[in-house]
Amino acid sequence: MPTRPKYGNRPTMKDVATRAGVGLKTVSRVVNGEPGVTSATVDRVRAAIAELGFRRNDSARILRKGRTASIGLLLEDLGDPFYSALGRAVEEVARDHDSLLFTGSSAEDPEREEELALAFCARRVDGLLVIPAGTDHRYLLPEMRAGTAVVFADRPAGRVAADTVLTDNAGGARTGVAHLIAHGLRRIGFLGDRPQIHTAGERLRGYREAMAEAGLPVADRWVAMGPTEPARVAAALDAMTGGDDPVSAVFAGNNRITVGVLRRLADVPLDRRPALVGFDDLELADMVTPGVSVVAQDPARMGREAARLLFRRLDGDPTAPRTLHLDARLIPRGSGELPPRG
Amino acid sequence: MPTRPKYGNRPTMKDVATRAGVGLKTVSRVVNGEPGVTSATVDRVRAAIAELGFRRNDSARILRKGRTASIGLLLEDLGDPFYSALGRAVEEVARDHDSLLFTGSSAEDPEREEELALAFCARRVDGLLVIPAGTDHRYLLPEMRAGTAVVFADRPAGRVAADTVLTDNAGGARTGVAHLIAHGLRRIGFLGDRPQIHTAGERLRGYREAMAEAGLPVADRWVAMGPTEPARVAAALDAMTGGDDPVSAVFAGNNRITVGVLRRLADVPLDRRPALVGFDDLELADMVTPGVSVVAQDPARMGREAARLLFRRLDGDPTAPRTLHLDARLIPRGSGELPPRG
DNA sequence: CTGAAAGCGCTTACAG
DNA sequence: CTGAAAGCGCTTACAG
Repeated sequence: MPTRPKYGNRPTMKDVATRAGVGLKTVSRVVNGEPGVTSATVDRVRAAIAELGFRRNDSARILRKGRTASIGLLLEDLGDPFYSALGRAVEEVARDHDSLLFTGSSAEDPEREEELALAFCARRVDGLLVIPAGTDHRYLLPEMRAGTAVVFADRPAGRVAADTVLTDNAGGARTGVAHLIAHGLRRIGFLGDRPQIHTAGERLRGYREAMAEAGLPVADRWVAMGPTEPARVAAALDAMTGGDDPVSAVFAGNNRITVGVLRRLADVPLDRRPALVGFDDLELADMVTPGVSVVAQDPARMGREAARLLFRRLDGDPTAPRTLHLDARLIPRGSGELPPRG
Repeated sequence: MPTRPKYGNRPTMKDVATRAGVGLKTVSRVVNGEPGVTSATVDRVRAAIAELGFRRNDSARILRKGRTASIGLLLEDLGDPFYSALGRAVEEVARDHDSLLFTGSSAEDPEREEELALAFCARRVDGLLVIPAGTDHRYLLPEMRAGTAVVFADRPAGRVAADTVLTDNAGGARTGVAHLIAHGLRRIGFLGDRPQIHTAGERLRGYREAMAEAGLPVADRWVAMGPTEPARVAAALDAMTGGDDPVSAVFAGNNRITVGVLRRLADVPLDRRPALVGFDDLELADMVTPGVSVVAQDPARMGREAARLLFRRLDGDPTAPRTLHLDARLIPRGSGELPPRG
């Protein structure tokens, strides 16, 4: 007595073959649209398929064929608008390549990233698109050697050579800070994400470079790196806008932090607010008063380019790994053009 | 000469067995942590696994075991903040149940929904969580009979009995419109999504009910249903706020439409703007002037409840399909409390 | 044009 | 404690 698999009792090709009075291989031919079957036979098989409600088990097919026609997308947080826009773009490209998409959020936890990545590999995804949470991806080397294509996006791969798509984070921050400087602001603070996050460090670097280029000093208390929770951001903002050495402008290191700053400033009269430029765009940034000036990335483009690189590898591209740099674009809307206070 | 599968040449359990000088079944025992293997043997097998870089092929395992430990999530648009928040919650629940998540966007196209849903079924996902684009889901009946669990969210299933999680759309819209009425507004317009979308119809119904309850008339030109593109929304808004029978308040049927309305009103002086309440919350809704009053859904809760229902079915819950109704909550922020214009 | 046999990489059911 | 055989549902390689 054979065990019944747990998923009900689905008809198999064998059942269809029996019902149609043909061989198994003939059913396979019909299901896959292969030539060399009389139309009469095709009809009989099709009828049996319809009667039994047969649907080919792609898991079995995959086991035999090798390619799973699926890729895994590992991002930081599906719920973040930046990453969901990126994910949607990846999905479109996957669809163009008849591939399905596994999605998982690492929640900025390297262990969780590894766990998910290896789970995807165990499912034998053809490729992996990773927004890194960790900084050491050598755990992927055996998978890559075994043929799994891997592309990194948003942050660089750790100790592994692979295609990567990055925004020019330092350059973007430099542009944003230079914009503040051009508007007469000289005492500029930087509010960033945790320093171990690569993009946070790069943006901080861009900030320092812009300040240095303009010959402006940076006081220690003007730089605050840490979690993006509203309370932390508010406290850090208060610290650098208060005291006897207050900043008159702030560069916010990402969308979460910009939102935190905006909330904290909501009750502050316009003429007492620091100028503000944020990294990453926000949905209603142009509707707020004053409009929020930002350095915008293009998450959809990042997703699209990364996915294209991935499928190029799957198509057999043998060239050396490359890194694609995307520009960040300054969008002035008012908050970054406020005059310096007193 | 056997064909090499396309995914490189990964070591199999057989390779590990040969290397460790044990039987295949012993490797399987070690990999799965089954008892009854001497620790010496375990060590030998583990060493062979490490040397070969072996990772179990879960596709093969799945084929034998029946359950795939994966579910499919079909939503309208991964890039929409509402759905990505929902998706993230689904992901969390899936993770709690050691299940991986396939994601796909139907882009409001019933054919694409069906294509994706059936592709997921062909992969033998254990269950399907569907945000319907279409209105007839009988195509899923054979899959459901074969044991695939299906739960619908956000919109009802079409001609199929299944667990469903819905927001009380009519009630939410009624509350929002009643709020406008309570603030003295009587000429209230409704700007909705395309009428064939269930939630759009329900919200329109709630609007009409609130107006009727207050004994207020609804002119035909006060109701505009259609695509959420900014241009369409702007034109529809202009039409109902202009002419000789203009509205003094607008209820916006979803987040896309609210954004369209806000953009159109950006240049209009405050005292000449219609009052506004929108369905769905927006990230910076409280930062705009005036704050955007909304009727907010809880997408994360919707995702969580739907995913829980799904896994309850997978755990064998034999009860009849149920529908869960979630409340929508009014959040007054200013735009819905504007006084009626002259 | 059609089909029987072997095999994809695992697990199941047994036997020792 | 250990392993050989059969089987999951398909495709591949071959033979007729």
